[in-house]
Amino acid sequence: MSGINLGSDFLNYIVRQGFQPGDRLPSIQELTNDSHLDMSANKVREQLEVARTMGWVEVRSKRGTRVKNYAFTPAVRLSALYAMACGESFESFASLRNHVESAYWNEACALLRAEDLDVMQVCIDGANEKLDSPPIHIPNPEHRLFHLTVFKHLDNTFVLGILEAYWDLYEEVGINRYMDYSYLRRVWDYHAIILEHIKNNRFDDARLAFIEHTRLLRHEPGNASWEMERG
Amino acid sequence: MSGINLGSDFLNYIVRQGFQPGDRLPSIQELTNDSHLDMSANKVREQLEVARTMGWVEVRSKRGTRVKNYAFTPAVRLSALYAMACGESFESFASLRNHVESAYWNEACALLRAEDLDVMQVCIDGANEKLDSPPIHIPNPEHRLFHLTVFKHLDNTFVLGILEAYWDLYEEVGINRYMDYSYLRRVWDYHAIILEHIKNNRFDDARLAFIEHTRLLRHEPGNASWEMERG
DNA sequence: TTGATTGCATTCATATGACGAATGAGCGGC
DNA sequence: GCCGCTCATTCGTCATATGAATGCAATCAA
Repeated sequence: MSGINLGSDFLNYIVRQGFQPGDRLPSIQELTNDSHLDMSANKVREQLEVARTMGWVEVRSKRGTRVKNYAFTPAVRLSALYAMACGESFESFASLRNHVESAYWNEACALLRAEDLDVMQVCIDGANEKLDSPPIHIPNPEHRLFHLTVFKHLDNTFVLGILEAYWDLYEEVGINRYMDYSYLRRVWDYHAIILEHIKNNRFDDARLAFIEHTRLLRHEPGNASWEMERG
Repeated sequence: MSGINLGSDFLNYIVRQGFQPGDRLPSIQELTNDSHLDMSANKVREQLEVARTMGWVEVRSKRGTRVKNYAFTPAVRLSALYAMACGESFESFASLRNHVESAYWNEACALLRAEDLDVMQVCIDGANEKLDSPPIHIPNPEHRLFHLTVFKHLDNTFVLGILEAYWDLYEEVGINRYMDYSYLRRVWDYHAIILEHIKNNRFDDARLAFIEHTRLLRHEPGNASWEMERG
């Protein structure tokens, strides 16, 4: 078991030595020792940088390196972000996200508990509050939380990783596209409908409403004619 | 535009300088110059290692570094591979793949051309050949090509990246689970059904057959009672 | 005894220099 | 024109030095 070769002596070392999340790794200097990795500190740091970028270790200056819980998000986020910087469209990743949410929708809804629905209701109320009272704030945290809550209990690192990365990307590169008030108004009307369907155990209706509500994003909105602040 | 911060001076440099796939980057030594990155060769190499791991540059020893076409696959493959090495189940990634394929199924089928169907038919014929004549080879390349061909024209880097990464992972960690002959036999019978449906433009029937055929993988197979070689 | 301060070892961050090996371009002899 | 030599380039690797921040332990005073 764990005979997996990750193409990196450092990563293989972490796995084969059985380090667990929270464990502290030997110092870089110690890793160069031939009883550990037997390579120069230079090479160790190169591969350490990879592990840090992927979010698998936390290197705290002057305090050492700790293994983190595995997460899919950092790899997806960085790669997709680089893709956007290279000219790839945000919409192509949004498409993936829409399809993934749609595909997992019903089974995710089936796992929702009463307190999750409460959270979603709070998101809707908070968003309406922000949208109704000037100065208008964009209810971005509510938007993120609303959708991620639906899939909270899926217990699939990869699915959740993609969804989380989507919202990170959204804040980084996509947010400016959807600042149209009427768009936001309609989106949150849909959210209310979606939640209502879920509360009534009409998961499929909720899913259809979700799909409809993603179609709102297809149209590039006109510029908002009033001032707006991020919230 | 491209005001995206990638959290890496090196990556930001590539993007901001507008390097295109195929372009040669300055030598590491030159990058340390204050007219370029203005940092030590050590740091350059750390971040270069990240870019290489993500598959964005190709570092050929003694010949320099070239920018590659963007690809999502390397990031997904490495991160998921590390996840498996850390104990995450292959099935959780397989679930993502199944849902993604299912979600994009119909629109992908609609883009298929005659020559794509020919390729899929060749896969089926080749697989049957391998399965029917001893010594039995596992038609893994055919399996990969058959499924990837369906989504060939989707034109979505992220979707294709996940699907490709799935097959890389399958070969790396998942293949040993599905070496049961009767399983393979049934899978390829399904493939024939799927292709037939697609040829008749019954994409939804094809999709349902695909979903059924993924259910075959749920059961851990018994050991094959005869010798088998990978093909 | 207790608590605060000081001093030191650890450790990461960064920079620099050195050497080796392979590549490729330029040059000259045949 | 072809072959072989030389040499600058460039990556790969290692070693070392310096700085700065952290944590720990010893020290010292109340």
